Amino acid sequence: MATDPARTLALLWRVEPPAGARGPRRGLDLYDVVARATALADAGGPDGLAALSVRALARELGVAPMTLYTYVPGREELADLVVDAAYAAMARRDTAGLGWRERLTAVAEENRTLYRAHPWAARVDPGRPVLGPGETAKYEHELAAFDELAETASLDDVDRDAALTFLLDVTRAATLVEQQSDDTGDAQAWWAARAPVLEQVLDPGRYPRAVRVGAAAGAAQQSARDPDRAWRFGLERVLDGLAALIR
Amino acid sequence: MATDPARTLALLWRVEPPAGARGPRRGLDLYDVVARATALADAGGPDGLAALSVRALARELGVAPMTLYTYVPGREELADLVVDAAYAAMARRDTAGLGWRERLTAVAEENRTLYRAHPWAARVDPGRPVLGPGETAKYEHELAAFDELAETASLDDVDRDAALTFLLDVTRAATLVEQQSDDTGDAQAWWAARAPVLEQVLDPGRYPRAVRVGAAAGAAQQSARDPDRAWRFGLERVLDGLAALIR
DNA sequence: TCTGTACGGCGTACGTTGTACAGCGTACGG
DNA sequence: CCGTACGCTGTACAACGTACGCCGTACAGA
Repeated sequence: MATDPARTLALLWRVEPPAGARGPRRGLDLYDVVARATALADAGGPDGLAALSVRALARELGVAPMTLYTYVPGREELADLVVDAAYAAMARRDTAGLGWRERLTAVAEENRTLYRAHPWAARVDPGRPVLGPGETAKYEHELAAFDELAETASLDDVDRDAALTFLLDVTRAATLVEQQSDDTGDAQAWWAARAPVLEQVLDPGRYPRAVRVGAAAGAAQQSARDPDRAWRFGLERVLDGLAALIR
Repeated sequence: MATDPARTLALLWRVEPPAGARGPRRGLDLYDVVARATALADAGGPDGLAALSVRALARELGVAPMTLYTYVPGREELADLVVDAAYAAMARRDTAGLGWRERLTAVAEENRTLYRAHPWAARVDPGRPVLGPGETAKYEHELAAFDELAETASLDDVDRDAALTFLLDVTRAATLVEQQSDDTGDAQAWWAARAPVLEQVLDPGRYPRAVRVGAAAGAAQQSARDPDRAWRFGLERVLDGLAALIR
């Protein structure tokens, strides 16, 4: 406990300690550890990162659980490394020359690609920045998409950050909703199990909009026809909202 | 494990079983249990609900841990009850007669009030609906705020739901960022602990935007002058984005 | 009034988690 | 050649959720 933040940062940025390597050589590579941890998290679905355990990772790597503590201060820092590695590995399109709408759309879609590759990434706490090289490179790249817009709309730096956060928040939220349906498996069965009680209790006179809209939204979500309509809706709204800044 | 969803729903809606009350009378009231659980979660800060344990709640209530399992199927269902109770307890402004911008703003602010009263509420998994009376009443009330806009902008039911989700997502995301600074306590100290490594590693030549914008956003966030600028930015963008639907 | 039984309460126990600590062996600096 | 720093790990502890089975209560039916 009481882990030194500087130690975690040094780990993220792979800043080696003075290296008076005295004892036996290390048997594992930190990159391998993180890669295996990522694979384990991926196998665990949307909650894979939360479910990632030190013991399971150690088993996977063929070492004793406590061995991992010579590579990483603790479970939380391990998770940070996994997250930052995923950010670092993101493909970043070169959208130079395109209009700002296309650039922002590309940023949003890069994030959706990330969430498809690593479903747990949509569940990482957005309030706790990792400040690693991956997150920094991601941030830098994504801010660049705002360059043109920020000038014509005269967004200052604080608003640039807010606008990016805005775009990413909507993207993550849309992903979370989609994951629910994947995750639920058979949506039909999910509703069927709840229908008897809901019918008894959801009075359409008392909750007219909730019943009507909820049914429509539920049906749309489980129809294969239009799986990401809510996502496109959100993205268009975001772009329109930002466009309104340009007069 | 393998808890019956119907049982959970019945619990949420307080649908009593046939009531052939045979054994001794119950010593606790489910409302009390939920109220105490809420208090415990509130005391635990933003992660209070995740940190709420059956054992701690039992201690608080003066019963053995296993006793709680006669009231509630398990920890997860307890959390659902706490969440739904919080939704049920929200104050809902009557905004009849106001314009849609005011109505949507009121909805957003009601949610921010919720998050201030119960910081853990912002961490509730948005992908897993609770379907209790509190959530339903909240949903009904919030959909009503879209009535006027949905007609003039001709939003169908699916888009109504998407628009509400959109508004709430941005609200929650803004809250999460704010909680970080509260939670961090002394932001000055937080950065000070990380500055030495970051200075060594954050090359402004390599990450020009990230360094500049990150510094600006960080400074703005910790300045008391403008604590929720990002929030107002997001809200305005949401409203503008929806306004663009009206031609 | 007596008795069978359904049910509330809970003591014990198991499997899981993160990780503190102390010991062991290795390989390099002096 | 030896001291020492360091990689590795076995054991242990404190939490967690909860399955199981016992105990005692209080009502239903006789």
